[in-house]
Amino acid sequence: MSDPKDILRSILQEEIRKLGASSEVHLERPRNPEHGDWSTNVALQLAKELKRKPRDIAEHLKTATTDALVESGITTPAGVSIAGPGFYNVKLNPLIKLRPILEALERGKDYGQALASSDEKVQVEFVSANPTGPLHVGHGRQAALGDAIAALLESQGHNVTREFYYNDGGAQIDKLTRSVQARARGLRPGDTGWPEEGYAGEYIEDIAREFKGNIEDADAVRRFAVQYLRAEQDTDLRAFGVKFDVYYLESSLYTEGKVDAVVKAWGARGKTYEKEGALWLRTTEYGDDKDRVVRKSDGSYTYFVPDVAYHLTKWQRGFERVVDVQGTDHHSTVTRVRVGLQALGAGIPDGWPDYVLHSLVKVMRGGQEVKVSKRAGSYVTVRDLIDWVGRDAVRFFLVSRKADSEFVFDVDLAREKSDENPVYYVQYAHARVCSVFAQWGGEAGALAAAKLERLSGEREAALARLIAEFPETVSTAAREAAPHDIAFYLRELAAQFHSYYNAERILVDDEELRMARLALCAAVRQTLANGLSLVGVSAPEKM
RNA sequence: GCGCCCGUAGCUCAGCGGAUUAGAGUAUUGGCCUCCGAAGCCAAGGGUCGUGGGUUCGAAUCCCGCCGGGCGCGCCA
Repeated sequence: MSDPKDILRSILQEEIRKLGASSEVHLERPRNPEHGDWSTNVALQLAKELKRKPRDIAEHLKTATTDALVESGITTPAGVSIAGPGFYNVKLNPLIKLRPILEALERGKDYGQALASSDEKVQVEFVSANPTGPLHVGHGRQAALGDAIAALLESQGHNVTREFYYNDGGAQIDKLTRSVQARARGLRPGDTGWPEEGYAGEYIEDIAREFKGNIEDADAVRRFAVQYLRAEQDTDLRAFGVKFDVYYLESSLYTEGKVDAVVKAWGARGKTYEKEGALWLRTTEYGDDKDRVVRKSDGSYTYFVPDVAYHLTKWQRGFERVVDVQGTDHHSTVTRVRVGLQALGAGIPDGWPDYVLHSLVKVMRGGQEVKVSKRAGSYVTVRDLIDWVGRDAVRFFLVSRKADSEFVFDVDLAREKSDENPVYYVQYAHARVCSVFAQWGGEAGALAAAKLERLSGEREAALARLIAEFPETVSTAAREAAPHDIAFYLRELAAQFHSYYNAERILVDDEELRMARLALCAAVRQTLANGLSLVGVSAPEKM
């Protein structure tokens, strides 16, 4: 254990245990630097538990822990102080605070990654668009979120699978097929004979034109259309820099008998019953509002049966943690899937899998909401966004908000190649460091020997502090499946660097100081690059 | 009607397992390039944290009501 925060926490926790109390030590960064580097309100919490004055408890903690803290080398006797109603504040030794700079340099690309690797198999399922049209902005948000969440989980040493599930049969595909056939016969949306709720986008015409077989052969048209749209979605995903490990076909669940098996398993456990010609599942036993139909009176299954069958395969494939990324418009399926799995009695934990639900995206341009895309007809596509603002901006913007908040994508702002654009702001910081190194022209390896104690400025301390926080920021973001933490962190690190850069010269004549500052800059560059990589954005050396 | 989510500066949003003076960006205003990239920096103004109660020594943060917005409540997927 070398992280001063961990040392501090364990020493405090030990003392609290001796007091016979159980409060958890929660350390935080005080906003006000006068309150030191770490602060805890644990004395105020203990006040309730021990029925003593918080200030007295804090004083006791101070006298009881100072020796051990000084012994560990992280602070001095004067570094521990009590303030306000009973806050326990600690000021760390300056050198301790600079250590993360070397750590970032030593670990390089791995800085921010967990030290211990776990073999836990986890899966992130996202996008999962049906092959009935181009990907829309909502899919874009899922792609950006899902890929970043997967990267975050990988950073914690997990064995991550990125999976895309899609329905290659069923009613929607029939509708697609009929739309293509109608187009091929010269019909247009709205004409008499155009299929009800047919797909109206321009891409339908492309498919109809490209199809060379017998248009009356619905099977052939369907296969062609699905293959065509799958290829198109893949092209967009590639342009977006997202790769999947597994594409799972809904149809395979039927052909492999997995859907029937689920229904049979429910039946064997007495969880189903016949009513009004349909088969029902007793989901109310697991807290659902009402029982759900699993087999319609026409003999076909409702959509949620294959959903459950699909999730059962995830469990059987050994994924201990599964994160499904979906739009909030699907949130009713969350309960159904979980309940359906519970009803199988397969030993799946309650509340499995995890869901990240995101609100939909509103695209603004020129002060107006953009609703239509030429190609798709009724919605803005991922391709539109990439064409308008570039891949990096799309990805950064789409992960820069909490998933469950509505998102207004300002195309004009994202197009802006200036200080107004947060993507460029972060990338610019990276390019700036690179530029300094290009001018310096020395050997990066020499930086490991830099005399960091020469970094005595407040801005340097602030940068070192941010660099030190990176690993914890990553692990928290991974645990919470919250990539926006990374976007905010990057913004802050870039801001601190720009501020430093404007205030101090890096390439000074004093060689010791120069090397120390370069070491700091190299750590900043590495951290920026690692963070950008987690959210799928490039870290250019020049721009 | 019921369920879930959201309501923080003009605008877009962080913070929400309670705590020492509510934060960014943008917009507005005023400064900074004979000097490592001004795609940058520094500074100022701007908020009764939707609203009314409650719990607490202490609430943007926890609980309840109300108002406003989103989504969902199919033998559609």
